[in-house]
Amino acid sequence: MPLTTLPTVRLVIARCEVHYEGRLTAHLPLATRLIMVKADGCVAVHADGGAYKPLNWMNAPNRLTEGDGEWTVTNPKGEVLTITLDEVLSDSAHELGVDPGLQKDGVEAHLQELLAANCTSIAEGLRLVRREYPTDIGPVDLLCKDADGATVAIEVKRRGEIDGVEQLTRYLEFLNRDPMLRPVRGMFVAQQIKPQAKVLASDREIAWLEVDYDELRGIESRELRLF
Amino acid sequence: MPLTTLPTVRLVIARCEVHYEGRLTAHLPLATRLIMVKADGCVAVHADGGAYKPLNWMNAPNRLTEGDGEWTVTNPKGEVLTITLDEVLSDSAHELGVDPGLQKDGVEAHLQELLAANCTSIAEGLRLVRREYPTDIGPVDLLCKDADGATVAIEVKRRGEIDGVEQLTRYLEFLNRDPMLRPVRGMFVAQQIKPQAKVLASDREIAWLEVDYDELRGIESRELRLF
DNA sequence: GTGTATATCTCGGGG
DNA sequence: CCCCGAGGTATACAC
Repeated sequence: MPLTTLPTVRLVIARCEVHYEGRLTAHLPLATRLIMVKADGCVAVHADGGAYKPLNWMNAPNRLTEGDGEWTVTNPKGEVLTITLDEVLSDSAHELGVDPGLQKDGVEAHLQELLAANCTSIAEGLRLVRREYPTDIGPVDLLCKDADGATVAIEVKRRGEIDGVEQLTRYLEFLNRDPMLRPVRGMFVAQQIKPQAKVLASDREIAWLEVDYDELRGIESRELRLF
Repeated sequence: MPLTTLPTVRLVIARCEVHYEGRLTAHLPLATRLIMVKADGCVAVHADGGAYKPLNWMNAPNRLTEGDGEWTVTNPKGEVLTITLDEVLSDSAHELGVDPGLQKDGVEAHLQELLAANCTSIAEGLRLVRREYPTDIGPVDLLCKDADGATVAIEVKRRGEIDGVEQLTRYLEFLNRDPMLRPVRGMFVAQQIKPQAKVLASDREIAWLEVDYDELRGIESRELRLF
């Protein structure tokens, strides 16, 4: 993009038909919709409802060709989005400038940090060996030793679901092949754990624990105040 | 919504700050962005890039309060989205009408239908017992009997990944607790299967098979022509 | 690039 | 309403 072109979003209101051919086939009959084209080239076709997800779209990188009443958007994977314009009701472009970006707090990484720094809030006498302990099939969130010196592998989730139990089970399978660590038991720690995940965890003799993020932050700040 | 109000999308271009407090905490510093408000009340704040996903949003159902240079969107769960408007550059509304909806073809459900109707394309002599056979931890896509009368549980995926093998493994674990069915073996059927998923399946003595969707449709239409 | 895990996932179906 | 599974998931990150 030449330097003279500022990041711009284009908004088109039009009666249109839309067709997507790619990972699946999808078609939108003729109706009035909003078409949004962003500076990175991505195209999204919105209706007046249905949350933020467009009805149809094509992400960058792609190539947009504007023909006679028909837009064709193709990407390197061979997917094609075709927009047939019946009537354009509005067509405007707006400069937005560069966005400074989103700041987040409260995602899984933060929960993991807090728990790593406060292992004893999980179980008395527990101490951290390593965060993101590597195995052949991926890193274990927290590897710890309990009060008796036995190894404990901990999977941390914001919301504990069945997938997380499977993940921890795979890690345990691999960790227990290591004679230096064996026997390793598992713990599933999350802010909320779904009933089925609790059942599956218990069935596999994996302990589970629901923790409070705000409470953990409270412990953290209280401990910091002591120094 | 009164009948006099047609489905309308409102588009605002504004220099704004955005704050979200809910499932996590997120903040957007002052910059020019697009704010989209749909007829169902959902609000989305877009930058000029980052695919179709907004930087910040609040889905319906919610309540939008417009104050003096500040919008507050709250939902029943207690989440709050605050948009502080520094300068409004554009503010327009467009009637879109009711959308006739998206038509899809080629998703997992279709593949499952085709395979259910053509079990022998999976293995000779295989016949369907039931689609969506229920277990305590969820439904098995296809339950079949093979040529020898033995039970086969089949998991169908568009794209076969490691998760699908885990899912089938769970089902097999539960199905094999049923004396009426035991022994049950598994088959993993997909349009494409990732190498790692093949390895894991083989390791667990689960057979896998890659099938061609278009070819299956061909068989289907050829058989229909016979009647 | 592939593989793996996360997400304010979103969205739809069933109990 | 919650629970669960699928998604054109998208996205970030490690190897």
